[in-house]
Amino acid sequence: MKRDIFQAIADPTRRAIIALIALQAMTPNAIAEHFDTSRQAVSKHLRILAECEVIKPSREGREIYYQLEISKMKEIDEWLEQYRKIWESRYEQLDTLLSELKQQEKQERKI
Amino acid sequence: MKRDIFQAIADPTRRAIIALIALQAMTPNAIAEHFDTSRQAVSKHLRILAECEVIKPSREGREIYYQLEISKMKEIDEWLEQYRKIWESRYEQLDTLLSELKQQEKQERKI
DNA sequence: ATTTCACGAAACCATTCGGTTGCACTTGAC
DNA sequence: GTCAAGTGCAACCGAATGGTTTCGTGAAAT
Repeated sequence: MKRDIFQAIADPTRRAIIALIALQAMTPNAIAEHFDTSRQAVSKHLRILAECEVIKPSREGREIYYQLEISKMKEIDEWLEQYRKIWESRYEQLDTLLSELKQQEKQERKI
Repeated sequence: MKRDIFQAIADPTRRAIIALIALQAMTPNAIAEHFDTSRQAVSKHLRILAECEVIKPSREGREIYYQLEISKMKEIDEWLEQYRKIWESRYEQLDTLLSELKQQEKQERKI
């Protein structure tokens, strides 16, 4: 029942929806036109995304515009941060290794 | 059947496994000790992670060490990039808005 | 007031998921 | 060679997932 942002982005259709409304809010019908599934199926995805607060609905007459809550994306970014640190330090290690190899080459050339 | 990195990180146990072996490779048994599920359940998660190439096994005698393939994490980072651009530009817009409001305040004070 | 449109909710279905138990295989120890 | 340790795999199970179809509701249009 309890869903989080990671489950929200696990489904490719939901990622596509996120990408679609990233720049401008859209109604369920407009969104559904971009997929070959039913409007109701899209509606389900929207509900899940809204539950996770990745998107936010705003009513306008009889239409509902869904807008991306970009701050939720930052949560993923924050989670990634710990691994970013690792791969950056790996790069440094690689740099060190490369310069060591260069140094070694020089030494060998001298022989 | 076809799984991607986003499905791999959707499960909390798998995220915990990733965090666990991020700094040093570990064997399935050692990993399983950190969870209250069976070794086989962990083994299943490892298989999924390996399928997605998030982790890489390396045999040592009769033990298998699983190591995080940190480059796979970058894929998520690359996907996030498009949204990072958006939230950064939103900040700029917010800055603009704030300075406009300040300007407006000044105008009103004059009246 | 009646009809139409935009949408959500419910019921149902096939598939997948995450877990367990039991078994098979390979490797190191005796 | 025999035994134990470390591991993967298959079968099974209940719950969740993603989809469809049908129905209900509120707002706009007629």
